[in-house]
Amino acid sequence: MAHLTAGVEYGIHCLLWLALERDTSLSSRDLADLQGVSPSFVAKLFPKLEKAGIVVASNGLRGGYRLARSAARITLLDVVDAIEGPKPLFDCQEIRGRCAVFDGALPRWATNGVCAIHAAMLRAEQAMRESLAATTLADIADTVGRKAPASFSQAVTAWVGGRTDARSARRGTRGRG
Amino acid sequence: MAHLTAGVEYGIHCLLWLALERDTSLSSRDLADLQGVSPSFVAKLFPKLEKAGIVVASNGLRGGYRLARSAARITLLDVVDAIEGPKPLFDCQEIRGRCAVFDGALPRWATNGVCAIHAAMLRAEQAMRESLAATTLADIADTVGRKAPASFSQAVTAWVGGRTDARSARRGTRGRG
DNA sequence: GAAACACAGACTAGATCGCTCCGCGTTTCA
DNA sequence: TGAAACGCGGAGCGATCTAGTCTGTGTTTC
Repeated sequence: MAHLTAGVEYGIHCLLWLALERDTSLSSRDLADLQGVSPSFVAKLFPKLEKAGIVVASNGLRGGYRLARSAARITLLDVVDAIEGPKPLFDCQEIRGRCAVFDGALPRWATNGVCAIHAAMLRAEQAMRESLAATTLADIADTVGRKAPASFSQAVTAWVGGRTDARSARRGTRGRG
Repeated sequence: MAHLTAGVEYGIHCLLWLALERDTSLSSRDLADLQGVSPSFVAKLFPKLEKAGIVVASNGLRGGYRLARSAARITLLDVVDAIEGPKPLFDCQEIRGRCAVFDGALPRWATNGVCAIHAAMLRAEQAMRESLAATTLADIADTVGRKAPASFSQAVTAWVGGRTDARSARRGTRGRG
């Protein structure tokens, strides 16, 4: 299992759709169906993004989520931290303090400061975090935008609109039937 | 669970002892007991380090492991790769290809090249790997060496020697008894 | 008042991790 | 010569985590 989980992947994909449709609130179910992933799983993701201040939620019928700020000001690190929570790359078990040579009388120098191995792992983690912080949702949206034809954005808007219409139609049918 | 597992931590700690005692073959049991960790678990680590060419093994009584090359030429990345194997930071599920708007007719542009999210994650992983590759076992040994008193190295050698003696004594006792 | 939302919590199947145990072949040495 | 200490491989086991489901509560719209 990878360190950066499927939740992060789904979250970023969803946020890209929100960046594309900034004028509309999209429900977690719409976002899931649009991408062919589990609606109930996506529904568990968004409260985390909301608590992190990445999206804002609106309740009730026609409710859903919007980006809380521009995509250029949301980094991948923001999303990873929101969904994964504090999840260190390396979990130091302070093995240096268990050395049998010390035989119970642990000298101060042995546990003074950060374990050198731990320190190296923290540097590696920091390098990873800085790389994630250097990429924003807007960067990724631009990359995708350069590949997609102009008609794609319209097709997405139409799909979202079609969903709302379909729901209204169902309501109307049942109301009349 | 952290991405870099306990196996990596144990492995690096063990290799540091091998770097300190380059003239002696140390068994996996000695290394484990010296550090107060599970002998059977450490024993599962070393065949991986041996296959990766980091240590050389010698069989039979008085056998054990030595570093295959100088500690200055063994990086943390070498050890991580040896023990973890290929373990990506992020596992791309190609969600971009599932978009409901495509409705089965997946356009070529949609899956052309590497997924932009995946690419960003690969950059982050690469940053982490470069950081790990920049630290050698000798770097860490130096850090520890500056903290430890001169007597420590001798104490370790004595501990290792004491182990061998104790085994001989046991053999002698049982042979005579 | 029903439907579609958000949100929280309990729950489950499956994978992985840390670790143990066993058996086999090799080497040493009394 | 045979027992003990090695390395090595595979089976297995409990704990934890992930991905995903389900149920229930409260809110808003129509």
